[in-house]
Amino acid sequence: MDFLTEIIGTDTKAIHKKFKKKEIIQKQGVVSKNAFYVKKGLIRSYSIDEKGKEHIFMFGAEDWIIADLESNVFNKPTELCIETIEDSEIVIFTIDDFNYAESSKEKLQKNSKLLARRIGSLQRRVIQLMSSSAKERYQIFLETYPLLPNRVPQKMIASYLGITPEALSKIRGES
Amino acid sequence: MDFLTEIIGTDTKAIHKKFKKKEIIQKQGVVSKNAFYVKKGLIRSYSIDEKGKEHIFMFGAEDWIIADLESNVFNKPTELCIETIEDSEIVIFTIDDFNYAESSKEKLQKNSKLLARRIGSLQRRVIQLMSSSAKERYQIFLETYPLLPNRVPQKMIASYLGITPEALSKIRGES
DNA sequence: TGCATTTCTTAATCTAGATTAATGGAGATG
DNA sequence: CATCTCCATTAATCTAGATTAAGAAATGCA
Repeated sequence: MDFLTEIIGTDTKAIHKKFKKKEIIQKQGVVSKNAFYVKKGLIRSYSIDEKGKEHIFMFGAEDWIIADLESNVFNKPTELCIETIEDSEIVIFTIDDFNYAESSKEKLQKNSKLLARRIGSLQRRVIQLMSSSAKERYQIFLETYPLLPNRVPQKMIASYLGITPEALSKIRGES
Repeated sequence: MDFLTEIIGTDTKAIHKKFKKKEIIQKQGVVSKNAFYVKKGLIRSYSIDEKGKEHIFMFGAEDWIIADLESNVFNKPTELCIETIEDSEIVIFTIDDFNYAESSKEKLQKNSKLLARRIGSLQRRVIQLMSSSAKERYQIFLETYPLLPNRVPQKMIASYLGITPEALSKIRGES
């Protein structure tokens, strides 16, 4: 049984869909019950601030699930826009599949673990943003996601780190 | 039925305990299965970086639950130190009570919702840290937690915002 | 109550990273 | 193939917020 089946089971209405590079999978501002499992390819979620600037919240490569969970669970409009970086195969399923169907207790507990892990990684990211310099954050990024830098353009890495492409270029030049 | 009972049920080994101001409830670096429900008072969780600087991760006033969830679920040493700001009454319970006991499916789903909400607030915090100035973050903090500023010393608010007390003092002077 | 310690504020300097601008590639598109 | 647009880099300036320092206010403690 693969990872996806393990999570959402088999008897769901999940949709498999192919996207080209730079296609928007989900716009921000809509109320969405969708979650996106990356079967193949690479996607990103990002928010756009009042000044029109993009801030990448996270990347999703193979086997990752990307979703604006709060929007899902509490019917809030999404704050995140989701878009492909490479040609990708995405499995779109609803949060009901993930959590509120006739899931077994075992599955619910497994899902809770996934949520706890995500909370952990967000917690580390917040602490990192508060306590580390751009250079340190870049190095942590390289260690944490060693395969991404080859697939993601510099300017998106900069956006993920919360700095400008110029600043990242400088940092890279130094080391 | 109060909020706590609703979450952890009644038949648990939860411990009620009183703490004085500035007492450490949990040290960082230990593997802990504990979560802390604030019945009365005010606590904070924070990490200490290599330079010995404290960074407040979150505050917990009445009815909040504070825990290093990833440590709980995955047996990692905690990254967070938890300490009282005021004299407090804390209910200490284990993550097993929260999630892995003979919980009903209903309860597990409710817990998932709590986790999703926490993910949402962390997500907003990350985006905020990347896209807003210190002044904007302070204003958002005031709007989001209107009651805290009266109870929390300035330097801790600064630490939560990721700036120095001097910078916060300047911001406050301006507006 | 009085002294000591911590907290808050103000001001002077310093610096990481933003902004602006200009250049040379690299892909896309006709 | 030539042109166009986007991307990465470098350099010059600018600025938010850090650091340092010192005084004032608040708080704790004997």
